Amino acid sequence: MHDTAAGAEDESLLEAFWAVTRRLRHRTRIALEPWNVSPSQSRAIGVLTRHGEMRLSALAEHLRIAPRSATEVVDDLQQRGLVSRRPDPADRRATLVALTGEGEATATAIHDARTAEGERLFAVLGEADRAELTRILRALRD
Amino acid sequence: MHDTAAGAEDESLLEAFWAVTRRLRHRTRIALEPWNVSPSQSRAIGVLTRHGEMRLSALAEHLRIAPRSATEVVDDLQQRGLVSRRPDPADRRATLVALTGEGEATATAIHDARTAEGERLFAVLGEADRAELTRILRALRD
DNA sequence: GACAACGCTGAGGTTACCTCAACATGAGGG
DNA sequence: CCCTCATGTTGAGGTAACCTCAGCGTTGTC
Repeated sequence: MHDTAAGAEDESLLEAFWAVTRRLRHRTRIALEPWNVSPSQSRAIGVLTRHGEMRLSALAEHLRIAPRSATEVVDDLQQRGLVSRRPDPADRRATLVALTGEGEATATAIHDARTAEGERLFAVLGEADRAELTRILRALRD
Repeated sequence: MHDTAAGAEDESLLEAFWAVTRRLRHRTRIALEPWNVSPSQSRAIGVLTRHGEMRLSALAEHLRIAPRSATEVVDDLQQRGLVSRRPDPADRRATLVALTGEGEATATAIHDARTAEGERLFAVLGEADRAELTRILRALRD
């Protein structure tokens, strides 16, 4: 009985978690529409923001996609002027990818939009609940 | 200053939320591998479990995909023997899609695997934290 | 100096979606 | 009754984001 009750609660917890995730993802997708970047492009921008200039293959690894696919992502971003390629001075086989000025501006804008969307969602919570949630999520993350 | 602190906290809250989501999604994907169903197939099975037999177009609506795409999802599931098509007796243009016995068994198995994966993740929390989290997530969902 | 390993990209395939048009059926008006 | 328009599904063909494989130049090792 106790097990059954706990099971039902967990199921409901899981359901609620997915529901909130869906909601946040949906809102974020809409908030990011103005920049017209695909999810994988925006992830690439995020990686380059956090780690700075890197080889194409390193970017692929961060994005967990094949190097060949990273070529395409970088092609797109370069076409839009958001990233630049240059030969790696240390190894002429490799090319280094970095954000341009415009790319950095876009990265900031996207990050801000994402944060604002989170803020909007979490705004319904009071300070105490927000702290509680943060604490619990950190426990789940680690 | 107070604003800045609140902003930083929220950002971190958002980050923690995405981290937990990623983790749960990753684990769930692995747990579901044995059934070899694509995400959209498993969503279709879920919809049919919750709502029972329905028209192909209704299924498409639930999945938020074009009716033409639902045709393909149903084709696949039918090929695997998990769903059946039959003409709608009330409207000869329409076809009704329903889970077969095997489909229902698979639905249960998938649901159980998903729930178990949630249980494994949330197991690190005590009863009180679990209740807190459920309450807060419900507030965010509504 | 030969040669295996590496980093990138061209060529072509797969998957999961899409739109558009065709087909059969259904519903309402003249 | 028939004509027209709307509806439900599907064939044909397109697109985006991934993939593998092979080829190119470059590197490091023996």
